[in-house]
Amino acid sequence: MTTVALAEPKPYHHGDLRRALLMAAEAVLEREGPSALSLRAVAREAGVSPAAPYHHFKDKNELLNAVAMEGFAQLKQAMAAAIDRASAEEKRSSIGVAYVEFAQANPHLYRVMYDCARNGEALPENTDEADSAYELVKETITAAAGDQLSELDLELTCIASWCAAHGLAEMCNFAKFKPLKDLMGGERAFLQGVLDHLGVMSRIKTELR
Amino acid sequence: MTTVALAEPKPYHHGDLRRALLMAAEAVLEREGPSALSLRAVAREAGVSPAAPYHHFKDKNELLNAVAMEGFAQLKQAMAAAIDRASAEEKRSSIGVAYVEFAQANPHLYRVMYDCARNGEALPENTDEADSAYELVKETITAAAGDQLSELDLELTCIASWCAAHGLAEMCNFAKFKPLKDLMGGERAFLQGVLDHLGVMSRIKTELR
DNA sequence: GCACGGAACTGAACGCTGTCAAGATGATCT
DNA sequence: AGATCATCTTGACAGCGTTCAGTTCCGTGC
Repeated sequence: MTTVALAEPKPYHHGDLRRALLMAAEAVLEREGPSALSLRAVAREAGVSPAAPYHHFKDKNELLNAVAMEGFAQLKQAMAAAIDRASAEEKRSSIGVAYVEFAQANPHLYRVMYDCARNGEALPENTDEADSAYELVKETITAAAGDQLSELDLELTCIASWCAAHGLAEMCNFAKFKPLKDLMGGERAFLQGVLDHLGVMSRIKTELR
Repeated sequence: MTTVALAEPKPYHHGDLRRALLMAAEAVLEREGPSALSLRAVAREAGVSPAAPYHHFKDKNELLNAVAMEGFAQLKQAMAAAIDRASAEEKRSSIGVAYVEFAQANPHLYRVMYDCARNGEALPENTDEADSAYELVKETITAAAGDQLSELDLELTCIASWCAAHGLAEMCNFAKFKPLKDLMGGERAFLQGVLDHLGVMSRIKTELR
C-alpha cells in the first residue's frame, strides 16, 4: 500500500517527497526493524534514487531525527488519550502505563526516538516534541499534587517519573522477567506493579529514620 | 600504548587475540565513540587483518556482546566499591548514584551494554554478567528491607530501582537538565535528588486515599 | 508564448562496512 | 620429519552513506 499515486507515469518531481520519506521510513522500521533502516532502503521504499533524500534532509541523521520527533508526537498523543480515559485519581498512574505500553507497541520507533535523543546535544531543535510530551506529564503531576510540592520537588518528581518509565520501557521485554509476568497474570499487571514499587525504598528509608 | 609486545617480529599467531580484540574494542570505543566501533576498526587497532576476528567471534554482534559483558562486570565492581565505601544506612542510596555515575563515566561503553541487552533475546548467555550485577542490587535491598517485604515486593522493588537507575543514566546528560543541575549545585546533587523523588508520587497517592 | 533560473531528481562514483572462501603460516603431536 | 589443525591473510562481494555532475521539470518575468 504505497502512499503516492501509481497510475500516473511517475512524475519526475514527487510533490511531497519529504513526507513520503518519513512514511517510508516508518514502514521500513516497522517491517524490518532499526538495523534495516538505511537511507537507501527508505529511498527504495519511496521509489526514488538513493541521492534524492539529500534534497530534503542534510543527513541520514536528520531524517532519523524527523522520524523521532514524529514518534514523540505519537507518544504524547497516546498519553493524552490515556489521561482522558482514566478517572481523576488514576490519571497519574495511567500515564505511566500508557508510556510503557506505547514503547511496547512500537519498539522499533521507540528505539529510534531515544537513539536520537541521546545524540541530541548537537541538535538543539530535535527535542521540541519530546519537550511537549514531557510538559504533559508535568501538567498531570501538577494537577495531582502540585499544591503539596515545591517547584523544585515538582520538577524532580517529573524527571524521576520519566526516567523510571523510560527505564521500564527499555527493559520490560527482557526475557528474565517472563516468569514474573506469568506469575502476576500478564503484562499490564507487571508494569503497574513495577511502577507502584518505585517509592518503596524511599518509604522504607523514611520509616527507618 | 598498544597492549601487545611490539619488539617481536609480529608473530603470525597472536597468542591471545581474543583478549586483545576486546581491549582494542574498548580503546576504539573510548577514543572515537560507538559509531566508529566497526569490526574493521577493532582489527586495525589490534594490528590484524579484517577477517581475523572471525576465528574468535562468530559475528560483530558476538564481539559487542563480549564487550558488553565486560562492561557489566565493571559496573558490578563499581557498585560493589560504592557499597563498601558507604555507611550502613546509605548503602542502598549510594548504589544508585554509583550506577548512574558509572554510566556517566563510561557513556560509550554503557551504550554498547544496553544495545546488546536489548537485542539479547536471541543470545541466551549474554546476560550472565548483567544478572550478577542485578543480584548485587537485590542483596543490598534485601539487607536494607528484606524483612519488611514479601518475595514479590522485593523483586518488583529491585526491578523498579534498576529501571529508574537505567532511565536516569540514559537521560541525565540531556541538555535540558543543565540549568537545574546548576541550581542544585552540581551533578551529584541532581542525581541524588532525582533518585530521592522516585517515591514522591506513590507517597502522595497514599496520603490522598 | 517563451526563455530562463533554480529546485527536484538521477546515475555513477568514492571509501567505508560486515562477511566469506581460499590460501598461507606455524605450533603441536606422533 | 611429517601430518594436522587452528590461526591469520588476501582478495572478493554486496550494501552502506555521501558527493557530484548532469537531467528534468516547475514557476516566474518578459
